[in-house]
Amino acid sequence: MALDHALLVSLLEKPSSGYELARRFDRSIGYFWHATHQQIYRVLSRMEASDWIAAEVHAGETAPDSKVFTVTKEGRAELLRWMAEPVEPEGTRDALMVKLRGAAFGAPDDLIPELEHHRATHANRLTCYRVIEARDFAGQLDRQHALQYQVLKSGIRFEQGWLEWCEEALDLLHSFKHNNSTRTRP
Amino acid sequence: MALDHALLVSLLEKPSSGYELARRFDRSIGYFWHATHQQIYRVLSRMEASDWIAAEVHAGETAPDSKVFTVTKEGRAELLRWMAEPVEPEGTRDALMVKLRGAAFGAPDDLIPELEHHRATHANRLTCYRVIEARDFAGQLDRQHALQYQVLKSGIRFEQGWLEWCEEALDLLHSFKHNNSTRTRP
DNA sequence: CCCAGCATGTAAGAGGTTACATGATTGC
DNA sequence: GCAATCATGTAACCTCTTACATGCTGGG
Repeated sequence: MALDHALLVSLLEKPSSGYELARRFDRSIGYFWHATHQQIYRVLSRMEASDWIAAEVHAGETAPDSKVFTVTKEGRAELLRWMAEPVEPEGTRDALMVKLRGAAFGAPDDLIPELEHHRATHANRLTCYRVIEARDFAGQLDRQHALQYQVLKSGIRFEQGWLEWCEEALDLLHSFKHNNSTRTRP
Repeated sequence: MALDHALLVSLLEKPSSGYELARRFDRSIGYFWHATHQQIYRVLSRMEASDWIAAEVHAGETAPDSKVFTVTKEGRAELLRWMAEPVEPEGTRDALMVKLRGAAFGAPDDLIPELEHHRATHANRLTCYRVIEARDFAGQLDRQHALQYQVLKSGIRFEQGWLEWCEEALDLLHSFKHNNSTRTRP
C-alpha cells in the first residue's frame, strides 16, 4: 500500500498528470520510488474514486488532453494516517545474489558480463544523482528540500555501495580464472 | 521467477525440508533472500511437480514427518539456464523514503521513533552478519564459500550504509526541533 | 509520409501477503 | 494441562509485470 502514498507525496510536491509522474519516477527521482505507468494509472483512478485526489482536465492546447491531479484534504489526511503507522525495514531480495551463490554450481566466468553490466548501471545512476545533487541541493535548503536531499543521499550512498561491491565481486570472479585450484584466498 | 532459483541454490548447498528453508531464510541467510514459509511451500510443490527437485520423506523419529528435498539433474539444468539470462538491477522501493519526503507535509518529529526503530533493526542485522562472518568465513575459503562470503559482504555493506544514513536522517529531524525557522542548513 | 514521443488506458497472469487450519512434541 | 515450537499446508486477496490498444503531434 505504499505506491498510493508515494504518489500522494509526489502530487503534494507538484500537481501532475499520470504521464508526468511516470516520467519523473522513471528518470530523475528513481532514487525515491520506482513504478511503471500502468501501475500509476491504476492507482490514480483508485485514489480519484476515493476522493484522495481531484483531476483537472487540461484540454489540448498543443498536446493531447491531460488530467492534472491535486491532493484533496482527504488525501492529505490519509497520508498523515499512513505515516503514523510503523513499517518494518525491508528484507533482501536480489536476483544477482542468487546468481552469485549459484555460480558455485556452474561456470562463474559467465557472471562477469552480468556484473559488469550492473556496475555500469550503478555508475550511471550515481552520476545522475550527483548531477541532481549539484543542481537542486546546493546551498541553503528549506525543510522540504532538506528532506528530499536526505532521500537522495540514500540513493547516492547505495549506488556507491553497489559500485564498490561490484568491483569486489569482479575481482573475486577474475581470481577464479587464473587460479584453477579449489582453494583461493579471501 | 527468482524465488524458485533461490530455493534451488539453497537446496544444492544443502538438501532441506520446507520448514528448514523457511527458518534459514528468516534467520541466518536473510542477507541472501527473504521469503515466508507459505511462499516456500507453494514453490516447492510446483518445483516437485516439474521434477526440478525430489522429496525423500523422513518419517517421524522424534519430530513429525518432514520431506527433505534434493535438486535433480533437471533442476540443476534449469538453474544454469536461468543464470545465463541477464537480469536488470532493481529500482528503489522503500516506504521509509516516502515517509521522509512526506514529513514535509506533516509533523517531522513523528518520524523520529520510526527512524530509531530502523536504526536498531539494521544494527541488529549488522551484528548478526558480523557473527556469521567471524564464524563461517575466517581463513582460507573454497570457491563456494568465497562466493557465499561475497554475498554476505553485500549484506554487511548495506546494513552499514543504512546505519549511517539513519544517523544522518535523525540528525536532520532533530535539527528541525530546535530550529523553528523554515530555513535550515544542509 | 513515417517514426518517435506524448498521453491515456485495459487485461491476463505471475508473484507476494495475510489469515486460517492441523497435528505432534517438548518444556514449565 | 498449557504454551511454544516443529512441520505441513490451503484460500483469499492484493500487487506487480507484461503485453496489448488507441490516438494525437512534431520533426526529418
